[in-house]
This record gives sequence, structure tokens and C-alpha cells, in this order.
Amino acid sequence: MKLTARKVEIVTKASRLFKEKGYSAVSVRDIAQEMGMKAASLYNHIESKQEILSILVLDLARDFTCGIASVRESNISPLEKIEQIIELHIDITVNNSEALAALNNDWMHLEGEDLIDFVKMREDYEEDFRKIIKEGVELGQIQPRHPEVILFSILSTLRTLYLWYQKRGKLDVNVLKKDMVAVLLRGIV
Amino acid sequence: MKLTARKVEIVTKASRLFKEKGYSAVSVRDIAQEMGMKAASLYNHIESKQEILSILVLDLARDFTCGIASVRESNISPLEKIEQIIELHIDITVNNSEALAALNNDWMHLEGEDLIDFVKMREDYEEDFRKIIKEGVELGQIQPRHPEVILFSILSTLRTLYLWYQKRGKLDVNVLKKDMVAVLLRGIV
DNA sequence: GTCTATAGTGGGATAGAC
DNA sequence: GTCTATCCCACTATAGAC
Repeated sequence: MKLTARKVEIVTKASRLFKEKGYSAVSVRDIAQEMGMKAASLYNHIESKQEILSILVLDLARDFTCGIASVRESNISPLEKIEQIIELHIDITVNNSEALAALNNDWMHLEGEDLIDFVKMREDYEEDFRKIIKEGVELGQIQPRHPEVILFSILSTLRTLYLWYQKRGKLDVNVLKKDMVAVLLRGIV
Repeated sequence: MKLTARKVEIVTKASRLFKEKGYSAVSVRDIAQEMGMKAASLYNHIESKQEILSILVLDLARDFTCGIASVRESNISPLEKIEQIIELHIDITVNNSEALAALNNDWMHLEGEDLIDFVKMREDYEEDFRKIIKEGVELGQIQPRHPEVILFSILSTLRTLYLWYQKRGKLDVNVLKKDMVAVLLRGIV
């Protein structure tokens, strides 16, 4: 499971291609070309095309899992926890904007244990977030609306951040955090 | 360009498969099997696999284009326009939840004129929305935050609605509209 | 309109020389 | 570690019988 520098480079290059065309439409030959080598040579570094996807998706999923665990266990109010989750997503997006496309759109092409692990991590993540929202509602910090609507309106925005973060001329991360927290928590009116 | 009933059925069945695996990972054989026929027989009804995607994506894109045109030209306040856009997305999502996956994730596999047309429709749509937001800010109806952050936080949520609308046990459409408008406009605090 | 058969292409992956 | 050559398979699409 240890990653050589070369393997990291392959995964990075591949993630850019996956973002553009999706996992299924990218061939091993495409990835090899991006690395400046032939497809056969790639197999000295990786076991299969799927392995690239697994590393990409599961590593990133673990980042989110660790991030929310740290938020969950910290001794702050539900509302502050949600702020930290927003910042967590922004930080991960800024550092992994290519890989997030695969996480969002190509995870279903994982197989076996990897697929099971990923789905479990994603469900656990949503469940942690859901609990924080419900706690906030009970404490009167959050409006008593359908928790599922709150959960997914925030999460949808955070999960697709990668799509426009690059495009829109390098917003300063701290400005972005401030505005996102404001819009997502206090609305626009 | 006229659609036979059979062609509509093919597009509908295909969109369910595209939602599950993505356009590239769905074969013409898969679509044929779903129709209860062999792949070769499909070609009596369609010109190519791409044609299915084009019909799917462009028809739906036109629905959004028509919808926002009607909102744009109606004689109501910017805030009311945004409410109507939210309702437009919910209505389209409820009636086309399968096809929306292809619209969001597979449009890049369009080619030629179809790709150009789609990208233009999407940009025009965003520009219409952006103008409404800016107008709202100028009139003091909307908080003076980065319009791009507002645009994409709302649009991200609306565009990925299809992912969880089905899953979450058939929320009543009117309740959904009410809660979505509340959360997206007035936040959760 | 549906089928079988098949053309033609490109996919993932391996063998073995260098 | 990289290459050429190749295997085998799945893909889109077509031809032609029924």
C-alpha cells in the first residue's frame, strides 16, 4: 500500500484526465501519454487502471473522514462545527480540485471491498453531519426545517465547489470561506 | 428531428443506465437489452449512441432555457424571480430525475454543434441568473456578497437535487419547494 | 423490425527484448 | 524501466437474411 513518488505522479496526472472526460472515457494509453511513456510501461508502476481510481478516491475519502472526526470530537457548538466542515471542504477542494471530480462522479466504478469501503465512509460522513444539524436544531441554533434539506443543500454546494473554484480567477481562500459560511448559514436575504 | 414513441422509450431507458454508470460505461448492448432487443435492432430507431445523448441533454437544456426566459421576462422582483427559478429546478427534477445525471455529468461527450449549443445554453442560463442576483443586490433585496458565491451555492444545490430527491422517500413537492426556498434564501440560522 | 454474423477499432493487460 | 509486439476482448456500427 506504500506509494512511490512515481505512483503519486501517475495518480495526479490521471485525476486531471478523469476530471475532463470521466474515468471510463480515459484509457490507460491516455494516462501513459500524459506520463510521457507507453501504456505497457505504466504497468511497472501500477497493477491496473482500477488501482489508480482506488488510490485517488479512497485517499481523498479518508481525508474527509479524518476531517469530520476531528470536528465531531471537538468541544464547540453545532453551528461552529458546521462552519468548520465548510472550511474543511474548502481546504480539501483548494488542494485537490482535480481528484474531487473522480470522488464525485467516478466512485461507482470502484469494485469489491473498495466500493464497499467508500460507500460506508460516505454514509458515515453524512450521518455525522446529520447529527450535528439535528443537535443544532434541538439547541435552537438552527431553524427547525427538514434536516435532510439542510444537509443536502449545504453538502451539494460543498461537493461541487471544485467545479468552479479554478474557473473563477483564484478567489482568496479566506474570502471564500467567509462568504461561503455567510451564504450557507445566513442565506442571501 | 421528430421523435417516435419508440425513440422516446429508448432515450428514457438509456437515461436510467447513464445515471447509474455514466454515458461512457454504458454500451449500446446494455441499452438494447433494456429494450428487450439486440444491439443491431436499436439502429433501426437511432443513428448512433451519441444521438441518444444529444436528444437527452439538449431537450432538457431547452427546458431550462425556456423556463428561465419566462422568469426573466415576468414582471416581478428579483427575489421572486429567484424563488421561481428554484421552483423551476424542482419541477424539472421531479419529472426528469434520470436524465439530469447525463445533463450534469455527460454533456462533455457531446460533439460538434451539439456541444457548442449546449455550452452556450448553459452559459446563457448562468448569465441570466447572475443578472437577477446583481439586480437584487442593487435593489437591496439581497445581501451584498460576492454574486458568484451566491450564484453557485444556489445553482450547485439545484443541479444536484436529482441525486437525492428519489432516495429520500418521496418528499411532497410543495413541502420541498417551501423548505428549499427557505433554506436557500434565508439560510439555516 | 428483428435477427445473426461480422467488420473494424480501440480497450486493458502481458511477454519478453533491451 | 521502457520499449515493441501481441493477446483477447468489448465496443460501435453495418450487411443482409427473414
